[in-house]
Amino acid sequence: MSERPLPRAERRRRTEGRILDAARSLFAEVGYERATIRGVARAAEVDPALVMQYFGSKQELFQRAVRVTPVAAGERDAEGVVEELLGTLSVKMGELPQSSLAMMRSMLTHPEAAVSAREVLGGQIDRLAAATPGADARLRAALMTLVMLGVTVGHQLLELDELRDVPREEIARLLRPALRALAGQDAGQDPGQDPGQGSGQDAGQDG
Amino acid sequence: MSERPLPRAERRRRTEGRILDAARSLFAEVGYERATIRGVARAAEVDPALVMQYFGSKQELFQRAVRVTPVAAGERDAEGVVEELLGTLSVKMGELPQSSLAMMRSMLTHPEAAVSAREVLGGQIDRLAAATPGADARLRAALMTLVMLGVTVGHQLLELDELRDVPREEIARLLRPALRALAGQDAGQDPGQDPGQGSGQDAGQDG
DNA sequence: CATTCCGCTCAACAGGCGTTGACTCAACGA
DNA sequence: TCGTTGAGTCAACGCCTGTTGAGCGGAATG
Repeated sequence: MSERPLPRAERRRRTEGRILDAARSLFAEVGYERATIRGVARAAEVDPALVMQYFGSKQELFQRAVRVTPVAAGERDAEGVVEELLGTLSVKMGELPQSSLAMMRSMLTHPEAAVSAREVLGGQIDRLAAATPGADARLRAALMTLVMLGVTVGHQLLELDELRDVPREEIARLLRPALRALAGQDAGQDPGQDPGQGSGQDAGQDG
Repeated sequence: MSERPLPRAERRRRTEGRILDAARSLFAEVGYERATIRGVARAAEVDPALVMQYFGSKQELFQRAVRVTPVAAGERDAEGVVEELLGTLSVKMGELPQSSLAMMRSMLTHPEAAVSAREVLGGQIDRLAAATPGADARLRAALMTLVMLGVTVGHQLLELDELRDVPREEIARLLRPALRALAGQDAGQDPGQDPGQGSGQDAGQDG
């Protein structure tokens, strides 16, 4: 029955982790302003002063909590880009990491979160634009990103009834043509011609 | 140059209007939590206590400030619906009313704003669904609404560089095929080929 | 005129916030 | 075994917040 006490370093690591987890949850649930140091400390079963001691300030705690490792992947053609986006959706619909939810929840009201959001979205737009053909690739990539943002906000944060209990494959199925319309180089031209999803572009591969 | 003093009723009306305008601006700029009664009062050049006296509480001030008159219009076919949405975009891109921006800015962090947002979006989804053909009209209408929400958030609130200085007609032009893909009854089907797992339960969606 | 009404201000309250410095005590290194 | 280190607590500070009640002064009313 003898419980050997944890080594100090390990104990510290665990406590810090607990605080970070609690912070992520709280930030994701109520956003930056409504989440309090005391609330995080209570959830982590720790004294508020310890949170300060470890992270310095609420602002730094937030930055540590929402820090996200950028995805390195990169599809080469428009088709792959759309599927990658929809795949992101699948992940998003299930259990989008708390850190991302925390950032999204706060991005409209907390300036620092807005900066983070612009960086993350900008990065995604970069990757999308690189794989999107056409002259206005960057604008189209931004719109695709915002489409996903809107759906995620509506589903995960606003929790609209219309999306509750809808399987992600269904959402992906409905979104796919819309995203293709934004990704394809014929976007903005009137329909009546089938782009053909088989092998994609034969020319026009500018970066 | 004799300045006749304003009648009491008129004076009251103007002051109340000034407070409401200031509240709308501040809520739209920084959201519910960061906007303070004192801040609103300062912007309206009025004592904070007067704001309380006129509106009772910060919460009621917010509700009065974001109260929006629902649009009565209603297009009958999918084409018209898309154009109506894009028209909304044109308005949005220019000078979306401060009240709407205030609601959007706060909807992710302020519970009451979230309720308002769900009501407004739900209303729009209703109107869209009524004019959208197909079984899953309501879901598709929700996605169309969220597409617009995402674009508006990215442009008006996040102020992404990629959308800055882009004329609204350009955005509408790029968005049109995407929205049509969501509105059309053939949405979600693969042109020329059937993936096989597509149409599972497309009957009996409630309305 | 006198009196009531009311738009408006002033000063203050209570409570919650982020943050701090002094403190306790168990794990550590010599 | 000792002093040192550092994880964790405690009580408090100053500030800002929403909110309140008393009060001032000019318009309304007779």
